[in-house]
Formats: sequence, structure tokens, C-alpha cells
Amino acid sequence: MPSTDTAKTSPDTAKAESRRELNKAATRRAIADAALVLLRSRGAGGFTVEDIAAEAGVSRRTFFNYFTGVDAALASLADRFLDNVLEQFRLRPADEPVLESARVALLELADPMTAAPIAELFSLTNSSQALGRCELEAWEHCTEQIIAAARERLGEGANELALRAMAGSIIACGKAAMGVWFEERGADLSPDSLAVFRQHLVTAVGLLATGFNAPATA
Amino acid sequence: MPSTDTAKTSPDTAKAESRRELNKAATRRAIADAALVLLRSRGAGGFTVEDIAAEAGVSRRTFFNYFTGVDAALASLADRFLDNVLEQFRLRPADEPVLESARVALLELADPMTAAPIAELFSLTNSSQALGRCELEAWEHCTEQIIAAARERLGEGANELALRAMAGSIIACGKAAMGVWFEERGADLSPDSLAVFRQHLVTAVGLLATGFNAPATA
DNA sequence: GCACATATTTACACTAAGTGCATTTTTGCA
DNA sequence: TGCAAAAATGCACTTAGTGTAAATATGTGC
Repeated sequence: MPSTDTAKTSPDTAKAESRRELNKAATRRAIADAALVLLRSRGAGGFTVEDIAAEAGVSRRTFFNYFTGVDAALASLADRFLDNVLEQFRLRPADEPVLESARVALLELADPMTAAPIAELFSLTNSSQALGRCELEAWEHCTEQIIAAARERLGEGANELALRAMAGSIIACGKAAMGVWFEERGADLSPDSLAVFRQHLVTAVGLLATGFNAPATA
Repeated sequence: MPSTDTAKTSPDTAKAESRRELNKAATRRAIADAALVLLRSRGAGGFTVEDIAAEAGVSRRTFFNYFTGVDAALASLADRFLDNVLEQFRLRPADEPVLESARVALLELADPMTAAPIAELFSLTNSSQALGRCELEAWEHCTEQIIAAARERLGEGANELALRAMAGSIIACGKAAMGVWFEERGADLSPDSLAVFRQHLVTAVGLLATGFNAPATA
């Protein structure tokens, strides 16, 4: 597998994308994808690490070189898509209020290309109590990354408490919107279902921005 | 062990507190306490389920009759104390705004009797990445219970989305306050350290109530 | 192209987690 | 006291997860 003829000895970007790194990333991805295949075909808890390794074409031991367990492998899938939210956040202008940036970034979640895999993952993992925690971890991971990105934007003087509370609250709104939407529409990914999801996101973050005043009791 | 001479055939309360239930609860508690003893003496990851069972004076198999694993046993300890928050919430007048009730309930966390065990648990579990997720679950559990309590208070017409977003945000503030406090003061439980913690809680929920407006960038 | 150093994968063996099942012990109650 | 139900236990088994050393693949200098 040659290709990537660009750059041989040059430090193309600051971040070294060496061949080994790329290979490792590909292997990691292959394992995670294999886990998803089995999750789809056999359901939560219907397969073992050995099955995943076989599906991915690696040894059982190699699986554990990349992930600490099945949960982590599936969580990496959620991360992959939740990372879109983070990317969107980084793209916002630096002088925009953090809350507004986060609001826009969250709306990215309602994009069909992003929502589809996440919704499927949720529908598949919700059946198992044990796998539900891998979602928890994915949200937590996303929260931490938003905190890091916001801290980077605001500089050293950032108020750590405010940062954490805000990021946590925003993600809580995302969780709430997704949870309610999921209970209402299942894994329905039709445009109008997505529109509902998007509306829930807007509503939830709107409530957050107003300090949950009027509509809480309505 | 007789005692509890009150009520023989009478359904004392709606919730049947039969003798067997009490015994099971005691065993469950004994196992969780044994886990804490070992966590203290050997640190995270320094003991096995078999050790816990031995410490609690039960068989390994019995341990698994009560908990799905070490994580769950430790999470039950966190639950035990986080439940104080919920209890406090329920005690608030029904016509009080939910956010205010939650604020007061959260302050209960800064009570020394409550904070001490939680802070210790956090200090002990923070060392292990794996055990950190048992905290996550405990917070999540607390969130769900607050949602349930608030729904009960607001009646059927409650807005599910607003409820979840608010409860999640409030808990996020609690997590943020505890996290920041913990980074600043470690497991210091002195009165002035507790005061700092309490102040963080007040600040975080205050920010939430104002929609994170002014102080976020300060 | 070749050889070497290094990174990655793999096989193997081992401890511990978690579960099903049959059996024994305990407990509440008449 | 005796009995039926519940809880605890022992045992066997599959799977998770890890350390270690050998084997294989990969990048680099010449």
C-alpha cells in the first residue's frame, strides 16, 4: 500500500502523519467498524471480543492493544461522530460568545450525515444497560474536549468553574434533546424527524440561555 | 434478631419493609462497605471481587448476587450520599421554582457529613480511569432521580425536554463545582475548604440561573 | 536493493470476571 | 416445631484482560 506520494522527508504538517500512525489509525478504525457490524447483526451482548477480532482480521490480543474492551470500541464510534460537534465549535469566530458557538455546534448533530450513525448507535446500545455507559463516556469525552477548546479560545484567564459548568450544561442539553427525541421517534431519520430533533436542540439550549425561567413549568 | 416490634400483619407503610428486605439491604450495605475498606487500604485496582467477598464475610457468588462488579459496589456508595441531595430536593416546598429547589439541594452536598465520604470516594477513584466511570454513573443516577422527583412535583403536564435539560444542567454544575474544588483542594475537608466548595456550588448554579451571561469570559 | 533498528502483531499462559445450575443453609411464618 | 420460600453457597464453565517472548512488518540509511 504505497500511495500518499506527497512528502517523503518533509514534515508536511507540524503533526507527524507518519505511515505508522496512519496504519494504526486504520487498524483502530477497522476494529471499531467490525464491532459495529457485529452489533448490528447480533445485537448488544451477542458477540465476544474474539468475534470482533476475527471480523476485523486481527488477533484477540491486538484488539486489546487498541481498546480496553468492547465498550471502548463502541464508544470510539460515538466519539468519531461527536467530534463533528467539536470541529464545528472550533470553526466559530473567536469573538462569539461561547454559549452561542456551542449552540451552533450542537445543531451540527442534527445534520443527517451526523445524526444517522449516532442515532443507530443509541438505538443499538440502549437495549443493554451495560452499553449505555459507553454513551455516557462519549458525552463526557465530548464535554472535556469542548472545555479544552473553550479554554484555548478564552486564554489563560478563563474561569475554570464557569467553563466546566457551561460545557457540562450544554452537553446536558444535547443529551436531553437526543433522549427526548429518541423516545418520541425511535431511530427515525426522516427529514421531519430530524427537524424535530433540531427543534429540541434549539429549545433546550434556548432554555439554558435564559436560565430556565418561564417555560420550565409550562 | 427480632426488634421492629411495630406492626405484624399491618401494611405499616405502603412500601413493605419486610424482614427479608431489611436483611438484604444490610448484606448489600456490608458488601459495599467491605469494598470501601479495601479501596482505602489497597487503593484502586489493588483487590479482587474475592477479596471483597471475604472482607464482607460472604461467598464470591453472593457478591455477584448483589452487584454486577466492583464498579457497581463502589457506585452504590456514591449513590448513598448523592441520595441526600435528592432527599433535600423532595423536602422543598412544592411551589418553589425547581431550579431554586435544586440549588438548595445541591448545597446539601457541601455539608461536612455528606461531603466527606464523597470527597474520599472521589480521591480514591480518581486515580483509576476505570473507576472514574462509576462516578459518572452515580451522577447520572442522581440526575434521573431528580428528573423523577421534579416530574412528580410538576405533574403530568411537565415538559420532558425542559425537565431533562434542567436536571442535567444542574448536575453538570454540581460536577463542575466538585471537580474544580477537588483540583484546588484535594480531599481537604476543613471548614474553609468546604466553604470554598459551597461557594463554587453557589457560583455555578448562579451562572446557570443567569444563562451564563457576564462572568463567562471574566 | 539490502540490512538493520524499531514498531507492531501474534501466540501462549495465566489470573480474574461473570454466569448457570444444583445444593445447602437460613429465615419467616403458621 | 416444621415447612415452604428465599437466600447463600459450591462448582464448573466461558470470557475478559494482561504479561511476556517470539515472530512479523515497517521505516530508514546506505
